[in-house]
Amino acid sequence: MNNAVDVIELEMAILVRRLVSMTTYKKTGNLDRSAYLLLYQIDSYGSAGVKALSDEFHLDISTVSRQAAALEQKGYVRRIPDPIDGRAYSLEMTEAGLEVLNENKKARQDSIGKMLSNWSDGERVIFGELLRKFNTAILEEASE
Amino acid sequence: MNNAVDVIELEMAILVRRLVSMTTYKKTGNLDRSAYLLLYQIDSYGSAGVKALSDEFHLDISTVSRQAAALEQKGYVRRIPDPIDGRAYSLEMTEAGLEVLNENKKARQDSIGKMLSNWSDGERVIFGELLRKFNTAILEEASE
DNA sequence: ATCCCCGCTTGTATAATACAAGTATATACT
DNA sequence: AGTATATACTTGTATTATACAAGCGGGGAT
Repeated sequence: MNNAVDVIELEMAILVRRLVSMTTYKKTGNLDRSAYLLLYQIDSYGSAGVKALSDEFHLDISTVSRQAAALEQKGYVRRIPDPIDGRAYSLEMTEAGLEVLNENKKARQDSIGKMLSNWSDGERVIFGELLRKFNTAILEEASE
Repeated sequence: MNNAVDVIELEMAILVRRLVSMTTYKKTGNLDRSAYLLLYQIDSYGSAGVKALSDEFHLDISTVSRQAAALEQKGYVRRIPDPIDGRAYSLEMTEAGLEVLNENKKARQDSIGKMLSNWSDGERVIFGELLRKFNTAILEEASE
């Protein structure tokens, strides 16, 4: 029982190092990790402001602000001023953004698909579920 | 089938962001991610030189060199010159290093244990196994 | 003895992050 | 209405972890 936690602890530490290395340096596609997630989020849940995104991601507002500026500069999102609140605006996906997101998604999926090519379907499904559950657990723990 | 890969791909992206954030900034214990893994490795597999460690971790030698220097400076490892090869040395754990490693390990395990407190034993075991398998898969893919 | 290889360090660059200070707008309290 | 506080965002600065490139010095092979 405790043993399983020990394994998870170690493997998580290893995983982070490898994933960071993979996604930051020898990156798949041309979007960095954060840009990718930002676009993913906007695509999945619709336009949002910097504040909402930083809350969602548990990142500092300043970090998201810069990421958003970078995305805008590349033409992947556009800024829509909030009609009610003069301070706020929301980030809306552009056509180019959607395109680049989908390309990247595909590249990443292919890459993972290759790694898991000799896994059984059952293993993949369970691994996906447990990963999702773990991510949820992290969120809950962090917000306590 | 493909769907499971999609889920894994997304959850991995989310996981990295959260883990990086957790382990880099609001870090558990007083060892950073890399120092922790370095000590873990030396503890588990015995003394090793910078080259061997960087190979093992798929990190640049320069990165490990700096990490090793930092660990030495803190007194967690000591340098033993290789008696045969004048260029090389190996990093050996000190008492202080072992102590700090164990403290950190415990803190991390507690933290993960808390997150997984409402998981079943079976889930934990399987998750650990699949994580390990995934880490292996990454390694194999990377070295092709 | 020379030339190249290898282990390691150091210099420099980059990415992703945090924290702190600043700007401008919005809201709340007299 | 006027002022004080809170909020959304930007910008400046620092830190951490990484890579790549250049260099130093010892090894080994011809």
